[in-house]
Amino acid sequence: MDFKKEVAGIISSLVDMEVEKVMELMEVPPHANMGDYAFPCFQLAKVMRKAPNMIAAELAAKVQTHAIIEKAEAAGGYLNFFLNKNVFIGDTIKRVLEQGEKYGYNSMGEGKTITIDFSSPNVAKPFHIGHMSSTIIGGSMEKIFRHLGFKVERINHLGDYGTQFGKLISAYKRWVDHEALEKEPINELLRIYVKFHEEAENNPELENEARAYFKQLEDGDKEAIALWERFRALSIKEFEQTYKKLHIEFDSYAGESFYTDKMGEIIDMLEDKKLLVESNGARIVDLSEFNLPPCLVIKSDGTTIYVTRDLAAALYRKRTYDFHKNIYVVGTTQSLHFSQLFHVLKLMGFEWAKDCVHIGFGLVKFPDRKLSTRKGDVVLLEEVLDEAVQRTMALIEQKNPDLKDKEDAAKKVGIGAVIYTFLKNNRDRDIVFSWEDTINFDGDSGPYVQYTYVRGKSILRRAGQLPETADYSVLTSDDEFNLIKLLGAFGDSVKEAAERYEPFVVTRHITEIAKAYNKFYINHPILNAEESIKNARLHLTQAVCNVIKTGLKLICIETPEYM
RNA sequence: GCGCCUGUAGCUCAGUUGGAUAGAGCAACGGACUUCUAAUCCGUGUGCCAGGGGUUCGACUCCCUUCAGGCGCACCA
Repeated sequence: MDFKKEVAGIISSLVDMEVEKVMELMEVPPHANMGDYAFPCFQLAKVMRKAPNMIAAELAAKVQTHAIIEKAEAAGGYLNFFLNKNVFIGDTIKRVLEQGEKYGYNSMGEGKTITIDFSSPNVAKPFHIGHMSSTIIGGSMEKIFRHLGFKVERINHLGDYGTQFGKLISAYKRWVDHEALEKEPINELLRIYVKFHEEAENNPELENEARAYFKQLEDGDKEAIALWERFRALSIKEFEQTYKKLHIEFDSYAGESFYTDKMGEIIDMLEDKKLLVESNGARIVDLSEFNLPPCLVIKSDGTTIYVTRDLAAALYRKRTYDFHKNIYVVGTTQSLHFSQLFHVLKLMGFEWAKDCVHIGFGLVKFPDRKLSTRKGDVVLLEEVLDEAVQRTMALIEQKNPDLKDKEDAAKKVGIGAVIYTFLKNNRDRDIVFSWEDTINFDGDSGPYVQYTYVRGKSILRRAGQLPETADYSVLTSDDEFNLIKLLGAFGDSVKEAAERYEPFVVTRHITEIAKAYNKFYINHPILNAEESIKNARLHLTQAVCNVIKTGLKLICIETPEYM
């Protein structure tokens, strides 16, 4: 039963307002003692030309006793509803247990496909901490959409094309160490790439050589292509090791190179629509009507640019997947680029341009280190993950030295802690990465949530078989009711996360659940409680574990069984 | 110069179509383990919500403006 909807139905029958509209207005009061749902009467006041508190009072008097409502009372301009706790508790626990990992599902996405372009590292460049945001926000959004019934196409738009490959071929021929390339491909490719830039400062001829190699690559020279393919394959192999740790998968690795033969059509379309304008030797689309700088589509030397490829990619995705939404998870530094891209699509007459979405995020900053590839001074994601696991291992030795599979727990907890720090706040903010905060497992943290699950599971193991039935009417404490309310609202948070493209809504919600369970846990015995209470609390514990596990999965964090 | 983002407690941050006394975590201090994993729980307090105007019955929220920081502003991606 959807309690919110039921209450909305009651309100709707009393006032002249659609149930949907009532649902939108309804809130959860700031304090539990004010009720479980609140309906603000301020909007009605305008229509009815009556004071909000009068309306609330009149409505409160009209609300009749109802199976799911204990009472309704007016408080200022609010009409507050108190649910019949018994009915609500029983229904919610039952629903969670029945639906299992499907709990929180919503049919909003049925029959719709979302394409999501995320992670998208550059071939032959290290996968550094800056790539974490796109990878993990995209990975999480993908799982959230899927939970809501959408079909999702996960696209890794690799940076596998461009003049840097000319440089790389040049550098490869001059300085590569084949042994090192086998062992640590990206490391070696980075080394020679950095060396290229150092040498090029004193030897401008290198730049020309690189351009020549890139031309060969474009012209289909066999040797050049073979090298490029090797760089690409070696890179993907390394990336996949990292993705495996983060539980991220892709349906497509169609990167920039995939669209090189699909740009001609785009340019023809732009020509047909007379959108291309000559400017300083280059060809641009004028976007001044949108108050945007012009979008350069063809360079003065006649070659294409990334926007050209992105245009081709968007059209390809529409044709191939017929997306409901076409999402790009890329840093906010690229806001202008995407704004231009979407506006050009609009000018081209594609009505689906409105379905293209840029999900931006802030920069990852280190207090003292820089993140420039050219200087070779990067913080590798692998290093961060490994260090987190190591630090977690040390903590396990200290807290739970008898743990059986320490490595497994250390991996799940350590990596979970890193992911959590990336998904706990608003995307727009820059992340200042500090080990101190990431490895602090007290309070709001991945390990805090995981630990709650582990404690719950520990109890369930000790209890043995979960009793088939339980009488939930014995769950009468505030701690229990508050906890169950949070379980009941889980689906709303998943939906909100999807609508706002903000995984942190889920992160915060499951943290709230963990907090509420820990409070319940410390105040109420489970295994030692009287039989009927014990059974009901075991069911509740199982329900909490289910929801936490589902929630963590949605933010790409694994749940250990022991820690 | 123009555009976008950010500015809330000592620190890191929630606070979403304007609404109830502006909330969490960390840090600090004090308490709770013969009892289900103390990676837990309980208690103690601090805010000219960056400043100034405006709209409104009501503004952290909307508008204008100033300041501070970040990121962009065509032949890299």
